[in-house]
Amino acid sequence: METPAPAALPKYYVLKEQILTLIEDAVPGTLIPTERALAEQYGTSRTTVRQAIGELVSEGRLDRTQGRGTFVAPPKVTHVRQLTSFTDDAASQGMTASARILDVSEVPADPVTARRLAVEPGAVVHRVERIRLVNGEPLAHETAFLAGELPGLAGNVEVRGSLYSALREDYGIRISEVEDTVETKLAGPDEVRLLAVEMGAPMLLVHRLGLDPDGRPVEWTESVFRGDRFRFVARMHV
Amino acid sequence: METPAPAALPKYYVLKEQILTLIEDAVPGTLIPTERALAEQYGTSRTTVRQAIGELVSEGRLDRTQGRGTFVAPPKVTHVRQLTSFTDDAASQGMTASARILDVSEVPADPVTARRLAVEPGAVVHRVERIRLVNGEPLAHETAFLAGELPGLAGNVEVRGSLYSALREDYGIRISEVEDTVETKLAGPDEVRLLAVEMGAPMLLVHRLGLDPDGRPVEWTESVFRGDRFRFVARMHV
DNA sequence: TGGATAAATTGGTTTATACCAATAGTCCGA
DNA sequence: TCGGACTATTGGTATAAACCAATTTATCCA
Repeated sequence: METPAPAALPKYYVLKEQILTLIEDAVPGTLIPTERALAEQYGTSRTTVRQAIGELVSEGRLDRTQGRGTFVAPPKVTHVRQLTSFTDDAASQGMTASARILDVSEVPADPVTARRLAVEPGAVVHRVERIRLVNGEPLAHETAFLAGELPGLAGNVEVRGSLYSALREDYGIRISEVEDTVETKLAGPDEVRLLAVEMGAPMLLVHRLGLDPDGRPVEWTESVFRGDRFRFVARMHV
Repeated sequence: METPAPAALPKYYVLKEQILTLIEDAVPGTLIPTERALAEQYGTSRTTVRQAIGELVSEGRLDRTQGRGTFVAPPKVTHVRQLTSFTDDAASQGMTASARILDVSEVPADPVTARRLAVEPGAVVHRVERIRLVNGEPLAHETAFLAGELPGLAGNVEVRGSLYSALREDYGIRISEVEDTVETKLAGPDEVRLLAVEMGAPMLLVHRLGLDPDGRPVEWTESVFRGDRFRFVARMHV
């Protein structure tokens, strides 16, 4: 043998790029061939087809539903954080943002939360758990912990529609500095249930610590965003 | 049947959590049993074991090498961006940051780069492609495009060891505002080759636009970070 | 005509198997 | 003693097959 090392790209990866060329000009929502059809068409096994499609789903290029089929996905949503709120952001891009409240309660702070909020472990803090939606589609699962006295928080968040609005308008709490941490995470059963993503899909895990003008920690929030639909933007002065 | 719906968690997910309990107290570098051994031990197939291990590798909990075995991975590196440079950041955490320069050249700007840097398409811009390393381990693949006259850039970047230092010290260019965009991406052949990650591993794709004090775009950079080793931190005033 | 039921379709999970490729260890010969 | 070939081990890729689960479509009956 004279030329023994050709390319060695995995077969599923080649197939993935072939499927990409099939869908790059298709309108979102278009149905693609079934896995069994693609396997036969490209002379491969369904396992390999599923691996290729699986990555395209993770990258937000395809959506699939058991019993229905696999479809071309809409493009990513861009979200600009900073001054603007989640709601204003979406509006500026011609989309409607909303939130579904799962829980508003008072709980004893676990050690991690207590340290972040600078309260004693076990001290009572407010807990706000929500699903954030854009155009009716679930985009993130968010759990916020808040220190301090906030009577009637549940009702106020409900009325204002925004946690930040309620803090500012109803309690005079202003957040002037935030620290965001972003890392990757894979979807587990919770995300599958709440955000309609697939097991193992890449997610963006965001932690936010909000400080008031005096530098006191006020808000500690953990958010899990769909990695296939979301883009995180931070603008800052050096 | 009275209770037909028990739990329905995928078998590989249950196994994944079992493996997690095995390794959570182990020192980094510890060798875990072989895939074939785990399959027999837990009464499942090697395919299922590989699916479980694959996610743990994606999450940065395990490292594996063909022919050697699978090992407990070291914890994530935290990186604070903003005022501090990549180099200073690492130093503050007791680690050593370095960069391997792959290419410093002048190229005609492609349409996207030209628009970001506000130059005409095809205008010559500087291109700096590097691998960023922490403690000798590759962490990110970064390609920066710079507008303007920068004679001797290659040598200066080499000497300074930092692109930002060279811009500031050698050309008097200061970046006073940046916009970072963070999203997820799956590792392709390039990342596998340059960053020693697995095909399909989740990565953080970061785009940075740097502006000088007059608001003129100076730097346009695309970075691909290992999602299993990296955490992105942004601190900002509202 | 409307609605319940059955069948077909399509993606989801798991197993078993075979072979490839990289590594580490062993053994043998110069 | 060193160097290289061989072998065993371990992860990497791919196939075929079977069965489950959600959805859609077709069918049949009241």
